[in-house]
Amino acid sequence: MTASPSASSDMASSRIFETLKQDLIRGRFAAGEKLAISALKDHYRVGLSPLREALNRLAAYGLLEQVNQRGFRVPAMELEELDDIAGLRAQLECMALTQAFQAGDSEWESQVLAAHHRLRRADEHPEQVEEWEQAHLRFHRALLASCGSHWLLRFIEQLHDQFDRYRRLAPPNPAVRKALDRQHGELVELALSRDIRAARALLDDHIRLSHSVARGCCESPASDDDT
Amino acid sequence: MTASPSASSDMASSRIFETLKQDLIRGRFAAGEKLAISALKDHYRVGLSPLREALNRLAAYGLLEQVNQRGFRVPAMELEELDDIAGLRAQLECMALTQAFQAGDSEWESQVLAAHHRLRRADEHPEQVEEWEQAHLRFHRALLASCGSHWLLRFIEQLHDQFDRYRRLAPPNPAVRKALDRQHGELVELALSRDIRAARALLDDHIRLSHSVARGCCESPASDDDT
DNA sequence: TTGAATAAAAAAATCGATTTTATTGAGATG
DNA sequence: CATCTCAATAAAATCGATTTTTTTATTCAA
Repeated sequence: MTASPSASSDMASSRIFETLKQDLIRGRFAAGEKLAISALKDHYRVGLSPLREALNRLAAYGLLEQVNQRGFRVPAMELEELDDIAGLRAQLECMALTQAFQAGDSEWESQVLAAHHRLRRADEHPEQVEEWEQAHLRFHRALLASCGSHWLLRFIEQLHDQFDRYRRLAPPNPAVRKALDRQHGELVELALSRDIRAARALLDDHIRLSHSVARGCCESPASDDDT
Repeated sequence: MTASPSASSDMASSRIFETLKQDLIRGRFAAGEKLAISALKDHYRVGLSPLREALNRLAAYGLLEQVNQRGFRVPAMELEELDDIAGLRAQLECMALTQAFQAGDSEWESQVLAAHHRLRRADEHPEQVEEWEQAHLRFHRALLASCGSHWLLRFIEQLHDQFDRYRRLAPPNPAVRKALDRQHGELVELALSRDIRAARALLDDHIRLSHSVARGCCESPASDDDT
C-alpha cells in the first residue's frame, strides 16, 4: 500500500466505514436488501460498536437507510432517482468547473495533467477495474479541485458516489469507455486553454453519456414485473 | 398522530441526534470546542452507544468533526466558510426555485401560503424564538418543495443548517427582521404569479442580506487577537 | 532551565452481555 | 376459512465493563 496513507492507523469504525462504502458503491448488496447486522459482523470480522457507528455514518451520507427499530437497508434504485442524481451532478460539476477554471493556477494544471496521466496508465490494464475506478475518481476530483468551494466539492463527491452505484451496474463496454476517455483528454486540453464554455458543454456531455449507459442498465430489472 | 409523527417512538440514538443537532445549530457549543463524551452522556441522560451513534451521524452530516482517536469537536467558524456556504446556498436555492416555479401545482401554492401564514403568526410573538425559527425553516422548505429534486433539497437543507449556525450568532435585529419578512411576502406573490426572474433576484437578495448580517457578527470574534 | 523519558490519569474506542422491540407461527375463535 | 391472540424466536438497540490510546504529570539527565 503506497497510495493510501492512513489505512492502518484509522480506528476500526473508520475502516469498516470505508470498506462498507466501497462495497455498497460496487453493488455487492442488492438494492432494497435488509442488512443483517450480525451477519455483517461475522463477514467483516468487526465488533458490534464500530459496525453500528459505520452504519450510522453511511445512513447520514445517503448510502443506507435506517428504519426506526428495524435496522438498516440498502436504498432502492429507481430510474427517477438516477435522473435526479445525474442531472444535479451535471449542474453542480459545471458550476464547479467554471470556478475551477477561473481560480486554477499552474499547480492545479499540474495536478490535472498528473491525474490524467495516471488515468491513461490505468487504462492499459482493463483487468484491474478498481485501479481504473480510483484513477477516474481522482481525475474528476483534480479537475474541480481549484473551484474554491469546500461545500460544493463535498456535494459533488457525494453525488459521484451515488451515481457510481448506478453506473457500476452496467457491464463494461469498450466502445463507451473509449469515448469517455477521449473526453477526458479533451477536458485536459480545455482546462489548459481555460475554455470555459467548451469545457462546460463537454463535461455535460460526458455525464450525459455515462447517464444514458447507466440508464439502459437500470431500466431492465425494473421492467421485469411491470411489462 | 397528525402533527408530530415519530417523536416518542424514535429510538434513543435518533432523539439525541435531533437534540444535539439543534443545540449545535443554536450555538450552544463554542466553535472549535472539543466535546467531552462522558459529560454529554451525563448532560443529556443517554447511554454511550446511542450517543456515539448520534455523534457519528452528525459528523457525517458536517455539524461535527471527528479526529482520529481524539473524539469529536465542533467545527471552527470562519468568515471564508460562511461566504462559501452563503454563496452556494444562493446558487442552489435559486436553481431549486426555478424548478419549483416550473413544476409547482396548486397544492404547492397552498402549502406556500399556509407556511407563510404560520410565519406571520410566529412573527407576532418575538419572544418565542424557536417557534419563529421553525416556521421560517418550513416556509423556505415549502417554497422549494416542488422542485422535483430530492438530492437538491437535501443539500439545500444541509446548507441551511450550516448557515443558521452562523446566522444565529448575530443578536436579533428588528429592522433586519422586518426587511426579511417583507421579502417573504414578496416571494409568495412572485410564486403565485410564477415570476421566475424576479423571484430569483429576490431570493438572492434575501440570502445576501442574511449573509451580510451574519458576516458582521462573525468578523468580530476573529479579529480579537488579530488586530 | 530545558528536554526527553516514563509513569499516572483521563478519555476514547471497543467488546460482551442484557434489554427491548419486531417477527414468526401455533392454536383459539368467530 | 379467515383472523386474532399470544407465546416463542430472532433481531435491533442499549448498557456496563474492558481495552486501547492520548494527555497530563513527574522524574531525571544534560
